[in-house]
Amino acid sequence: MATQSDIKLVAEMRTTITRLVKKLRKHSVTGMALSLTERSVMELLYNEGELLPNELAAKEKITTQSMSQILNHLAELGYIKRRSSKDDKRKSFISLSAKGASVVEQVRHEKDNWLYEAITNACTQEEISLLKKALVPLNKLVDYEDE
Amino acid sequence: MATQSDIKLVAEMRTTITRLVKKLRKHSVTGMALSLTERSVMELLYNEGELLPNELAAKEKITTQSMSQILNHLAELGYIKRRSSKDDKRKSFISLSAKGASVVEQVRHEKDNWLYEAITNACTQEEISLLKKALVPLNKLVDYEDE
DNA sequence: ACAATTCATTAATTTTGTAAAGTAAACTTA
DNA sequence: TAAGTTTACTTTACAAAATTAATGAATTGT
Repeated sequence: MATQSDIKLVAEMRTTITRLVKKLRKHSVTGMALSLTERSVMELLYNEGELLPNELAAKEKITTQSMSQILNHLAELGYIKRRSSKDDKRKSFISLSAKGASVVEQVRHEKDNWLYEAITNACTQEEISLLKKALVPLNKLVDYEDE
Repeated sequence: MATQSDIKLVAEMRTTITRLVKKLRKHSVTGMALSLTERSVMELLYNEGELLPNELAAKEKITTQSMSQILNHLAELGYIKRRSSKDDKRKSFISLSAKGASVVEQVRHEKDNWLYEAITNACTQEEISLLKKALVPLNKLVDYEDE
């Protein structure tokens, strides 16, 4: 049933996410000239190894056209490698270069990371573990109705 | 202390929020031609009554210049009223028009609301209450270091 | 009175994405 | 095997949503 409380949750969730992403973008300029999506793509490649532009776009919720541009940019910076498939030459597997991988590692341990500072300073230990748990339903929302 | 788990949380949180906001934007076209931020501004005005462009911008984490554009758009649509202050003529108090208020109410109860569908269909009852609780620390992040 | 500040707006630009069209490879089918 | 279709990705043109810079008008401090 549609409780009043659920309706309020929906409105608040939308507002909070909308505002939070602006905060993230604003504080994302940690030396490197990467957008939030580009940064997310790098981490995805770091974790998963080799992926197709296709698959990257689906995971990041952008079009393949946008992904193409992002990959061009990352290639210019020397952060990724393209390997075209032997059995299907239309496909080009994307993976991080050594340089790209080291950038991911470096950025991860960067101490002047706004989100890290915000989480550890503004939140209690209980709240931090709450955030951790909340990632599960949040990611369900990200993947909802993607068939 | 900086646990490995916290570092992972930070990376995942950034990625999840980045992806989720794209999902929200994509499914936001519910008849009305309002951006996520414009929608958020409307709800803010609905809840708080009268605010200055100044204050609205701070809450939404955008510049006053951006807010100015948003207010122009909302005024064109007839959703807001401007009342210039008696004691300080530079200030213009912003509030919802009757039309604007009814739009907020209407949108709230709209049934083809993607986020509502996603939350109620993809999440269990426990997860929904988890999301509700997680709003507190999430909003702490939104307001962190705003002096 | 006048310099500095504040509040809001307008204008130009940047960022980040989409949509449409293009290219080439790989299937399908007859 | 040749014609037509689909798939995978790229390029180009454009739109949305924000930023920075410049302007104007009202207020405050000295």
